[in-house]
Amino acid sequence: MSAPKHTFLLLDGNALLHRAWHAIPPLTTKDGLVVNAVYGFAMVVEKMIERYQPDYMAVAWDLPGETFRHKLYPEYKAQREKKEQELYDQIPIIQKILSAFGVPSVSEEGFEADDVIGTLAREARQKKMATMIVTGDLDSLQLVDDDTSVLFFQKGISETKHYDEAAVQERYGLAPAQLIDYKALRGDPSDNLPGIAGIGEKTATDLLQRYGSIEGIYQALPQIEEKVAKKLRGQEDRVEASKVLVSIVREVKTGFRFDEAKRKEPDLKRLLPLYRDLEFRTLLKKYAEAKVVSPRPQPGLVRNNIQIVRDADKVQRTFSPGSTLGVLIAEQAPDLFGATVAAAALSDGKQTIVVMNPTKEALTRLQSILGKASLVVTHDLKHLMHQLCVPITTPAFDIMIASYLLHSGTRVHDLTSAAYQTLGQTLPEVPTTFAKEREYQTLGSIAAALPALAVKMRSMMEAVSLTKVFDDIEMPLVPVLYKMEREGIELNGESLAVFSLSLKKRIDALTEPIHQAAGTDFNINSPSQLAEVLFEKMHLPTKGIKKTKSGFSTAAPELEKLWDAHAIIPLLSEYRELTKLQSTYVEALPKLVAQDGRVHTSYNQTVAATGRLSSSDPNLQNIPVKTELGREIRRAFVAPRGRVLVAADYSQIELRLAAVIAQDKPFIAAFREGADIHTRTAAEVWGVEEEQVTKEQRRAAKAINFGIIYGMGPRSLSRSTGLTMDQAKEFIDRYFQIHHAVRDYLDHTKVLAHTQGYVETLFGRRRSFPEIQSGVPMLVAQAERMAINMPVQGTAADIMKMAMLRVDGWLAKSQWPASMLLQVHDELVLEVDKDAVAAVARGVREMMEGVGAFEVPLVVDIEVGKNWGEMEPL
DNA sequence: TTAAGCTCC
DNA sequence: AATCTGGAGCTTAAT
Repeated sequence: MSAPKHTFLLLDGNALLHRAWHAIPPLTTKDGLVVNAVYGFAMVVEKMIERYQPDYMAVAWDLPGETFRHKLYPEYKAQREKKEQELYDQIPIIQKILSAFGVPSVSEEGFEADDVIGTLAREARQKKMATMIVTGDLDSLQLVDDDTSVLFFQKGISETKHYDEAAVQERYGLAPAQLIDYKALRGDPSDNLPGIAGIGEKTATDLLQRYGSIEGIYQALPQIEEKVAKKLRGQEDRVEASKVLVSIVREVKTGFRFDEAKRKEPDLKRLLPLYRDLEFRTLLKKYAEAKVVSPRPQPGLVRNNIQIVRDADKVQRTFSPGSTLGVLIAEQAPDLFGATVAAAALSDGKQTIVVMNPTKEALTRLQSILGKASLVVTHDLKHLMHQLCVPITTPAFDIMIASYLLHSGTRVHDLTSAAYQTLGQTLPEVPTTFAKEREYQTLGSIAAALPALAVKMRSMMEAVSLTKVFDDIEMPLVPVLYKMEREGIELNGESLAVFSLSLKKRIDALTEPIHQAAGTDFNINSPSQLAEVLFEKMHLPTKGIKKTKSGFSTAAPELEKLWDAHAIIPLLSEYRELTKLQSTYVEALPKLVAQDGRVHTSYNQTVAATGRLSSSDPNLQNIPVKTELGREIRRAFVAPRGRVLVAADYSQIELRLAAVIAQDKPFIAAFREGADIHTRTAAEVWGVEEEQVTKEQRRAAKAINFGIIYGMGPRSLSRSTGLTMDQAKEFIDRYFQIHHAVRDYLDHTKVLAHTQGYVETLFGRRRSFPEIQSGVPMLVAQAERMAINMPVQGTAADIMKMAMLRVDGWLAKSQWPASMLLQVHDELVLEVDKDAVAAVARGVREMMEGVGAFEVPLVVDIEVGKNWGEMEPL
């Protein structure tokens, strides 16, 4: 093996500038200088240096004025509107910061940043360096080769995608070099470049896949079907001209010297005053803490002892029972036949075996090897179970889940990020195409890193007391969720089809009078068109109507304010309800019914910042229930013949936990006595008997009780209750006189969030709030509300997860013919043999209510039915 | 891809 | 001067 290559990080200044400008809200300094793009850019630079520790680094810039491309084609980029001056004013500041980092800015008159990048990347390649281009647009993908890759900021300034040759191939179906021809054929609206009329993405890709290049296409013209050939004929010259425009120049004379771009420590004497003047508190803080010099991450990968084999024999001989095994199963990018298992890698950290294209039998053998391990380390264990079609009950360490517990606020828990955050080491991305030996090697090297990664993550969890949540809640839950996903729930597609017809009829019947009343045919589904019709054409009153970015809002609560202003409003409201049901549920759900007649949702364990699960594809946690029509959809979720659905839900669990967490005596007493909590609250606050509480009073009490959980203020309380501001204020005052412990909780939690930077549930699950230090009042206030909510919502989530473990264990032990199907935050839905209902209901209630002992009882209500829409109390 | 809207707890 | 209730996922229009 040759020595590790030097790495060269090459940033596209203008592309990143625009990204930062759009991603960061318009921050200004005290003096009114707009510095959002500077801030975003500085964050990117810091992150890139930390993350990739490049040996060389430079930033390429556009220069104002015309480039050679304008001389060839005066329309080039003519469409582009001139951006605000504030944006361009930020460039020199950014360059100052870069200079303090010791990173040179490079640009050349008459050329774009891309050309400079193309040139420097070529020079780096000649010097046997590995270049990574960091950019916010995809034009530079044509430069990708085995020494050059592109890191693309997909969204904002945090989500990136790394493009190497394989990734380009996967995204476009073409090699990087073919992208030039692709763009020449297809055109590029953002450059105001037309391309060939009638040839879009699809045709261009198809032609290039068949014939390789534009030249090849024209040579093969006679064989191309006439429909397409017609469009190409006679356009040769134009295409050639376009090709010149879209080709990045790689021979610019820049006078750039690599020795000036060698990475050095930032010059803090220059950098910190800049940050201070720009008021970048967060970035400053990083340097304020006397930072221990972090060890430089290992360049390259340890590649020893990776063996690539074709069957599972070798695996069995290599790993003795009782070892810790890192496991990764990679899938080939999905083709017509769906995703297929392309390779399986196992490693104990020393020896690594990669099985190419494992057969079903090989996977079965891997599964038995895993069963004998003392610890299985992987990333996304539930997915691994789906790949192996079996629940894994061996002690396991799921890196995705560990990452989630350590950083519950982000949704990014892929292996690469987790490894970077814990080890400061860049792990390659898991390959998705397996063309060469290299990809198998890569997979093996990642699997080999897993055991050590798990050790490190465990010690990080220990340091913040998260191991209990990890070992006793999250990890044991994985096989339970796997089983629920696999079980699925039966859907009666026919009943939905019938419902669909009646919905369609009614929607059609509403469309006409709506258009009639509007005096024009417009798309009712378009909020912008609807707003125009209502407020500009029909001149409905706009007083008190909320605004959106583009104009007046047409959301349901806003329309309600106009209820009596015009007869069109009730029609619209009904139209909205029906089309929502039709498109989101009635049409979508039947398409997701699997071979077995059931829908199989996915439960995501690493998304919700509070610790809740989420459900997707389809989301079965938001099936309608409130309105009668919506309930019709629930009725389509059925139990098979001889079985019934049993729904068990925790009554008022969040309020009960709020009472416990705040140690609020009146609330605790109320729950102990089994009182109706909202009626009790109303009676207390207005000083009347519970029997005398009116519906309105109870509604207001309910609103404030929930408002507490959400961190609501007096204004929104008065709005949601219909009370005047004064009434609302008085109401809140009296509420807090009685429930002073709740007020103390709110204050205390805010303080905790500020001082510790995090809050936690009763069981130790954490959520951090870095933004609370930001000093931006709106962000701080929002973080405070989240901090108030998290312990309550999160503890409820902890309890529900523990309940699921208990129910699962009890069902397994008791052998009742029942299975858990769904979880909807405070509700579990099971499918049970008819004659076992009473026993199962009793057991489930006992398991759920007995999760823990608090000052208030946990109460579970149980309902039973043939379908989910018509459940009756047991 | 984003914004607006709606569904659930 | 105007905002100011937590946590999710999915569909449509529009860019």
